[in-house]
Amino acid sequence: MNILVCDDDKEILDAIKIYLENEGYKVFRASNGLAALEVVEENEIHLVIMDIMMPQMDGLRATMKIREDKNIPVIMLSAKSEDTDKIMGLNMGADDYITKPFNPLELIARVRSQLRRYMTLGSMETKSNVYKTGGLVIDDECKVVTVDGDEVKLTPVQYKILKLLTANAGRVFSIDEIYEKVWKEVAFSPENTVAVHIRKIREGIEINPKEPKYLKVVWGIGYKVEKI
Amino acid sequence: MNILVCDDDKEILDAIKIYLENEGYKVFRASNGLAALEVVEENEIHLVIMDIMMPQMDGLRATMKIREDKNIPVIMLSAKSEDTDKIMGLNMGADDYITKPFNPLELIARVRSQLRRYMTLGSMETKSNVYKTGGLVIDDECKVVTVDGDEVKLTPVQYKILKLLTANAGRVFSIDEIYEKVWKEVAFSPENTVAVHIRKIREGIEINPKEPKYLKVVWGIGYKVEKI
DNA sequence: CTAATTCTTAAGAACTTCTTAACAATTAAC
DNA sequence: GTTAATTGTTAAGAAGTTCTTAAGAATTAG
Repeated sequence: MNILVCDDDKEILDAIKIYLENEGYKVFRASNGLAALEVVEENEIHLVIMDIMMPQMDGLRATMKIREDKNIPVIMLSAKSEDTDKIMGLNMGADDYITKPFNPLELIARVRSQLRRYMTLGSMETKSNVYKTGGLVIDDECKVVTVDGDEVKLTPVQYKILKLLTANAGRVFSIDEIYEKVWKEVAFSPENTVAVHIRKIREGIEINPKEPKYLKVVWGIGYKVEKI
Repeated sequence: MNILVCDDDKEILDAIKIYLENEGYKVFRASNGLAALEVVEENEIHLVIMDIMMPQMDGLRATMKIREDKNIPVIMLSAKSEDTDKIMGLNMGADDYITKPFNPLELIARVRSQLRRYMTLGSMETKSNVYKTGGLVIDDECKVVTVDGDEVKLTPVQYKILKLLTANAGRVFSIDEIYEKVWKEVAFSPENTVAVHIRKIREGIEINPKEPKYLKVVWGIGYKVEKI
């Protein structure tokens, strides 16, 4: 499996190369978007890891260019300071993204996950990012949530929380875990933020928020979306 | 969970040790990078907290060395004066970093977060987190207990006790042992707390709590869950 | 058989976690 | 720059859990 890593910081490039090679991947390097396009053109690349901020051609444009004629999974890299929402919005064609400083284990896991997905898809198919449990359906491509066919309007944060829980229906997430996954930073003071969003989500998706059918509390542990 | 703390300042070392031990972690210490490598080599370390500026071998090199053959999360420590951006860039392999002076709560939160990430990434496709004995099944991911297929509602403490006993079905645990493992602190005065919880658990999982099928007493020694 | 020990059980006080609403701060849209 | 929408904070009350106490039952040892 050949992976192209594209970043203008040589140290990061080297670090990622080491991690990936440890896992048995062959690693190609490029230090800007233009160089990346060349490498993709001339080699059989199976996955690209791409920084956003780079000289000459940034990662977003490069990703779009690559996507014009190849169907290769792309994982975006970005500093935490850059607004992740914006990245997600802009992120035309990226399959996943990771914020710096990143956890090498997470990088490996996401690489594996993307490769696995593309293998089974046999390429070219459109991926169906739809999560379902009972009458609750989340279409992640359209960013639309429906309950028994009726569309529910959720705000971005609400949407992310519900998607996390629904994509992993049955699994319980602690409040800290939810906070980390959605806000991408560590929570260390007891705040009520997540609880309030949970309440708002229930208002949207539950017929009777006091007796939730989908979004349930697991006392003393956290919240989960029931697997139905 | 074993944590290695590596810093040349003995006061910081001691302080961190105390915080971590309060949370139930076992703490190893090292005062420079070389010593750290030895400790990692000779013990099963699950996470490393590493200062950057140290004599003999600095934290960055030590982190890279550790990462060459082990997949252990590393949290970097650094004085605020050192440019954090540079650290982020350099941060070859560190999973997270904290600046001195640090907030103990933040330290704990980040440690927990890394261990959690590491666990879920590591177990992504390997262990299943399900414990079974006879008709008793504990799904630790969903925090759900079932007996012959029927869900049983348990409180967090009850759940933790039952999980401890079921994960080690057949083994007998003394009341003090159960107390220490679940509450993560030592028990001195003979209290009745555990016994009361045992009773409640039996009420939940046993058809007839007076003649328990799973959660049995071993007279004069403690309790166990029968291995079936 | 009796006493000592250990285990079981119940009830309620003390405590923690969750829900909810109202308001403040921030961000996006016009 | 004003307005609207979203997000975050606070605080009070509701709901649920844990711990303590105490009394009774079962088991062991002398």
